Amino acid sequence: MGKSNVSNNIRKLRFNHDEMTQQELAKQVGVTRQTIIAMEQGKYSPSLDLAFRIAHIFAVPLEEVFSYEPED
Amino acid sequence: MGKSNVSNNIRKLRFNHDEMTQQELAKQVGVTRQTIIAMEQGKYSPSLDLAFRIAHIFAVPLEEVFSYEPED
DNA sequence: ACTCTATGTCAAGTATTTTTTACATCAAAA
DNA sequence: TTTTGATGTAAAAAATACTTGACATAGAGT
Repeated sequence: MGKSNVSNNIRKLRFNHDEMTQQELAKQVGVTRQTIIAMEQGKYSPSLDLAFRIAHIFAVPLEEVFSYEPED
Repeated sequence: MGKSNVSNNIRKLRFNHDEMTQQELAKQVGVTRQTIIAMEQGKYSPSLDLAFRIAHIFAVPLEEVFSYEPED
């Protein structure tokens, strides 16, 4: 329920990486395509583990994929 | 089941922050003490959201609290 | 000895993330 | 026009993160 203060640029990063498809990204990080879709749409924020795996695939620091906006 | 490739120095950071207690940290990041205990013991890796909140409290980048070790 | 405070354990419940399966749409290509 | 690949939607089930509450221990202070 709580809207998460975390956003991401997975979609941008995909396109910047040779237009990698959702399917392909999903496979590389070991989740299903649904999970990628949901994340790109901000439906929920992933586990830290998954977040790290994604950053690793794109070869960038985690904070370049996900950004956090504190409440106050 | 899935061992997570993520470790953390929450405990160290707590002590470096005026020996902040588990209770106090829990309160500040909005979870229960159980959650802090479990994380310190590596029982599971937190949500990205919570990870960011913890880093924010300690005023350090996320990757200074949590570190990731790729599989291969 | 008694009382606090901080840490830890265990178990059962709730919430959120992730999977599975199935179907819809659109653009590109054959 | 038919097929194919990429994206999207939906909904139930499975897995994992997180809560609640109760009790155990050890150390510091009174």
